[in-house]
Amino acid sequence: MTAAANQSGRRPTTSRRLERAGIRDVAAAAGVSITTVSDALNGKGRLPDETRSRVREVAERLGYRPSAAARTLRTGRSGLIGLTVTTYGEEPFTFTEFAYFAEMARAATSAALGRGYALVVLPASSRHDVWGNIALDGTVVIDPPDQDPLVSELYRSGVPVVSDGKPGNCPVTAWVDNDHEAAVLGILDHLSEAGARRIGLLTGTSTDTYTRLSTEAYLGWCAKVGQEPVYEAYPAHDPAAGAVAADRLLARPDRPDAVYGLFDPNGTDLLAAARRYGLRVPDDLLLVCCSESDVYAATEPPITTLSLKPRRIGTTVVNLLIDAIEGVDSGTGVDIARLFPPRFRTAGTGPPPGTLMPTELIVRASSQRRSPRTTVSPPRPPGEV
Amino acid sequence: MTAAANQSGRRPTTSRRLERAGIRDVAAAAGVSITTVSDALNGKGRLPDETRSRVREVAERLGYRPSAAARTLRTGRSGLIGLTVTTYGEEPFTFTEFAYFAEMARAATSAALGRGYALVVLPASSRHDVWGNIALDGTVVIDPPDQDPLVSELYRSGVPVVSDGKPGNCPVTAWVDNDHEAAVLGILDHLSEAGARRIGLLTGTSTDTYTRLSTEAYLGWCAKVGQEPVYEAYPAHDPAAGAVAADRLLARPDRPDAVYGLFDPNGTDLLAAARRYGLRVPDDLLLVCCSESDVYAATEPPITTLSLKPRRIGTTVVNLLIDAIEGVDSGTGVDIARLFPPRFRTAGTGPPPGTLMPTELIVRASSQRRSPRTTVSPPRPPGEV
DNA sequence: CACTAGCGGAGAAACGTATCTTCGAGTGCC
DNA sequence: GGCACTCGAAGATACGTTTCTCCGCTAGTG
Repeated sequence: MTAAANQSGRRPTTSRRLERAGIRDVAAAAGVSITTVSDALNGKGRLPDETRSRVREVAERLGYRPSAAARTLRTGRSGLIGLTVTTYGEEPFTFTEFAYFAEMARAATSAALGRGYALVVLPASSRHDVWGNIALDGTVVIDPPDQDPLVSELYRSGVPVVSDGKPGNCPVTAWVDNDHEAAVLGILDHLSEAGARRIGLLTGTSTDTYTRLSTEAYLGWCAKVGQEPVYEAYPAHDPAAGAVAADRLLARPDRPDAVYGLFDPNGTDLLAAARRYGLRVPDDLLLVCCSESDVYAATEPPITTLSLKPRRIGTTVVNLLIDAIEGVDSGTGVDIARLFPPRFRTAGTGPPPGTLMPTELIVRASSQRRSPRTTVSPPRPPGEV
Repeated sequence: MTAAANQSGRRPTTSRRLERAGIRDVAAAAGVSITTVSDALNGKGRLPDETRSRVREVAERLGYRPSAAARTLRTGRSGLIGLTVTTYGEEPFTFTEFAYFAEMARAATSAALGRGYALVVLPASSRHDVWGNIALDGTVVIDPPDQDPLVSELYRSGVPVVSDGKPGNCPVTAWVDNDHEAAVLGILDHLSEAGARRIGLLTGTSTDTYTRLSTEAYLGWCAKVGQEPVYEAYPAHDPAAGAVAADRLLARPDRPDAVYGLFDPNGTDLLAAARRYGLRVPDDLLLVCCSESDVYAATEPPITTLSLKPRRIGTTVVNLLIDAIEGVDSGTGVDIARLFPPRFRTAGTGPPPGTLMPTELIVRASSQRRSPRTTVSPPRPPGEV
């Protein structure tokens, strides 16, 4: 192969670098043009199979790997999806703090990979140093607070955004959430039927959708049935505060005879607090908490939990986002969709489309007065996927 | 501003697209050249502060965001680090399966973000569809199996690779691991001192470093002290198999009077199995397991755990990787380092540099015969960061 | 035989940035 | 007054693809 075989000849032959083979090298080695190589590898042009396979073979032999950066620059697609993860305080993230986020992120990653996308974990804080340096095709936002500036900016800059959790006051492409109101009402009814007279709530102080909707549903229910609300709120991200709040709740003069805890560790904390006060569960105190952890199947007694089905949510969020990404033909033309980001082609300025996913109440001994108390913990349920 | 102000004039004025402002638009609006804009924003050239601030102001006004793809193509750096996550079977990932991985990934993410990098979650399976489409500056590999083809290919293609877990037989830039042998020996000694006569092991069937080194250390210890090995192995990724294996171990005729379980759920499973066989812990059976979960502080009795300190590991792995990335000047020149990937500039072909991190044994009631048995679970330890 | 269709493929223009090189204008110095 | 030197900034090129446009050729068709 002579130096003249170097297609387009722009590269100076003097300092011919010994780096990774580019598409030009493949073209030269196969004796075809760059166009043909690109078409052959991407299955795009009209080429006889013989040329296709020959080019592919040469590319394989040279160990050719197309440059993702160049492809992204040219096509405008990176195959990357941002996963925004709430960051409490300084460094640490929710991400894996609660089983819900962990499962959700796992399902989202899996769904994205299945469709050829990869997830980039990014902090919800507006550190533009990192955000600005990454070409994202879209973003999944977990439970954005009201008026999230990050979401607003992303949306404004044309990046599709799908949120887990109904967004408070910021525009998104779409959102997915559980029907938190129905879930809470279902639990309260369940506890009432089990004989609860005064149901307490362990809730959080933050303004995310989950906490807000759940608390409002509880207060509404109290107003409806004429019960005085009995609740304690604490910063959910503080692992120590939960135990204190559980203790406070059971120490109140108007002590509830049933409690629903909104957060994962509440079951353990409430159980411990009940022991300290000599309360038997479920005889003196009915217990339910929202959790994805299966440790509550093995506690003494096993605790009834509400599962938000995070896997379903994560999968749905990602699929919705990728649908939006691939629906936008961000290629040629005037592309009005860039100025008025896609709302699934819904005309007008209606609210973004939302999807409500069902929850599941896993009833165990802690919320049943006349349950057959199983001293031996039941066999581990088959790991549902 | 006239159409002629369009610098370089390559863009056809007829279909002047209304898309995001590029560096050219900023240059035109500020009345300077592209070079000046680039230098002003990146703080690179020699410019008076007045020009700098003016350009920055114009860029801000136009909402200019540099294209990450173009920057990556030009500089060769994407700011992206791959996080390889083992995938058992089909879709699901370890990722968050065990608390160890979750904590490790969280710390790694945080450390990367702190240095201006973001993590991309990628499967360990060789699905090139995804891997090839992403420009990575480096990769973190969690516990690669022997002869991992993925690691080999990454390394060969010049991407720095740092592994969590000493790599069996594939070249990496660097690796970080716990001193598993010392940890296991420490536990066995600890159990011996507590009065154990026959110590059993609950181990895994996979070939990862952790399982292998730990099992070998156990067998070596048995040979040294003259105890017949008593162990059961099971596929660690199968949540149901652990309980069965725990049961098998305690059902053996040569039942051990102390057990160390290598995996997170083993403590719960062993405790349940012990109950089924009427064995009291720690009186009839001493128990230790490797876990990062603090649920073992609240079990009945609390269980002694070995912590691998995943946060430290994750932070170290990422810092090592970024050091390697930024140490390589993959810019101009012949760049021999591309052909012989960096080993921290260590001459010759010695083994890649490894770092051993200490573990921590958290001693609780389950491994102490004469412990003051605390019926009431102790207060939750302050969440160590 | 002339004309059209379709096939196989080449050329070159982007994509948007960073950076190397060059270049003019001012300034102090001998 | 010429010369070297620095400052400030512009020009041009390269990064490695994808893709739009176009061209030659062959075979079928009237």
